[in-house]
Amino acid sequence: MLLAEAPDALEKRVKERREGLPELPNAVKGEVILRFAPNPNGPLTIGHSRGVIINSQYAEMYDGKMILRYDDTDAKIKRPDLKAYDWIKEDFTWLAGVKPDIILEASARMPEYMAHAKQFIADDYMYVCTCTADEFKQLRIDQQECPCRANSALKNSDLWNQMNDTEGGFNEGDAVVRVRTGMEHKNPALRDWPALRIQRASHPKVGDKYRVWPLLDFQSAVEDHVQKVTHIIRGKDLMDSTRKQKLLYEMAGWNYPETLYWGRVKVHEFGGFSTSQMKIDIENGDFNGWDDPRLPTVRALRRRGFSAAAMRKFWIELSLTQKDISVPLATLISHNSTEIDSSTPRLSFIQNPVMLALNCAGIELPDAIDIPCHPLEKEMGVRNWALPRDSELQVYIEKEDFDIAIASDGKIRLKDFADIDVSENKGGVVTSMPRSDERPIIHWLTEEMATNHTLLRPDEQGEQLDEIKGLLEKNPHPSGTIIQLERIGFARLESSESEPSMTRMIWTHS
RNA sequence: GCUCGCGUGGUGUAGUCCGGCCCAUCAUUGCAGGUUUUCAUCCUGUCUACCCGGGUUCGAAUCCCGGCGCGAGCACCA
Repeated sequence: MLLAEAPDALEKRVKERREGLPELPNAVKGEVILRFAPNPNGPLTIGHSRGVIINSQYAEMYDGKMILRYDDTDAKIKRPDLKAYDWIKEDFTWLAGVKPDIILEASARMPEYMAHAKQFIADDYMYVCTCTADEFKQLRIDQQECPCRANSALKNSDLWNQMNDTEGGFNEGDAVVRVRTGMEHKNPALRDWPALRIQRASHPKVGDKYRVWPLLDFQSAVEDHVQKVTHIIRGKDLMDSTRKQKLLYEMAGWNYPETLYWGRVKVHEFGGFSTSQMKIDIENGDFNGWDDPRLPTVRALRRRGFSAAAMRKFWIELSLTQKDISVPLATLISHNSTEIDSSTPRLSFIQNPVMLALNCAGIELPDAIDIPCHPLEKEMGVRNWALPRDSELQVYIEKEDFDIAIASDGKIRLKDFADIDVSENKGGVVTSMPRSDERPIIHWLTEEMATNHTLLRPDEQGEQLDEIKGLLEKNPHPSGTIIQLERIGFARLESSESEPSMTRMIWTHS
């Protein structure tokens, strides 16, 4: 009886809510090899961060290996930026929390690709085509074979040598190598797709060493096989790439990796994340650099005080689906708040300061007050504010709060300190240290604790970068510390490298 | 034009393979309230969804057919 019911019980369990990422198909623990293959034409964007995080998360789940591969085989249209190689490695490591297991540069792997190309041509899997792009486009539409297709493997090997030879008579655009997949495929994208072409632009890494360069589908197909990649996770725009590459794998007798896809992602506040476009905008002076807080780059987010842990939670929650999605930044912000709230020390920041001269003759004030650095995390200690011995206390409050005070009979409470009554002439009197009524509570600063600071904050549309001047509480936190400004929101302390004394904050979020 | 993929609340997401435990999960957002000497954190409540139309079935988010919508590929870019 019990045995008969057991299968039922098992099926129920399957229906329970899945936690985290879905299982990888045919994954064997310890044998999974994944790769993340960006074009090094700029630092990583939020879009790339999905690739880094999902892949590295799977690598962790299955005790697998993670390859970071620079797909730098186009020195002309998507010209590699030498600095980007380091930026990407840095961004990757920050996001994943670990370094990639293997780092590869396609440009450094050229001998491998060229050897395979040569062999595939000799095996008659690929042929040299001298049609123009337009001619072939028409042939593809008409499902007609081009004349070059009839050439023998021997002839093609000869043409291949000519393509690679400076004196060979072939120039950029004169000849490409195609994979002999067949012109009868009903999917036009698969018909004798191009694998390698001539490109004369000098490559930032290897100079003029090569004339012929592989295209993504070929380079990636060969490299994934050589590296024994078991799972490829890529955008669904690359679905036909998978199909193209599978045809080549079939000819070569190789096993194609398991492939999973994700859809397009947009973040409401940013729209898309085109590296090329950002590069242009930066060069035009529209932005101050790749880490401009308005940009959707990983370094900008990091500079703004977003944590890698929040980014990871964000992408894992979005999971791996083929839907095109558009997410509000609020989702990431929410993850970030929960992630950083308990570890961010509180500080007082006064925008539009108004100085109040408070008479405290009627009250016995202590020499100093201790304010918790964090309302819940007591082990973070206290902030010690000395109070002057005079009968007059000078404090700063925000103009906005001053107006509120005036509007409510001048009765207001300085947080963690005392009730005060203020008057329109900016004078006032300390009436009680303990809270005596329900009057509003505001943040404030003693004159002694105030230092000039600016808060760099992108406007709502992310177009302007506002520089808000104000008074920040003196504090011992080093540059890079993420803090919470009482009643305002999170920010990250930053000192400029050229002027260490010049400190400012970058706005994180409220 | 050909080919491919996707359609669950405002936004994401679970469930879809193997139809009933689904008057549909979880999170986030919005709204309402509570705790709090921050407009933070935390807690409670609440609104809103299976693209449409047929079919199969005792029963469909789930299977079948047709439509519609959105996205992508058909580059000598990645």
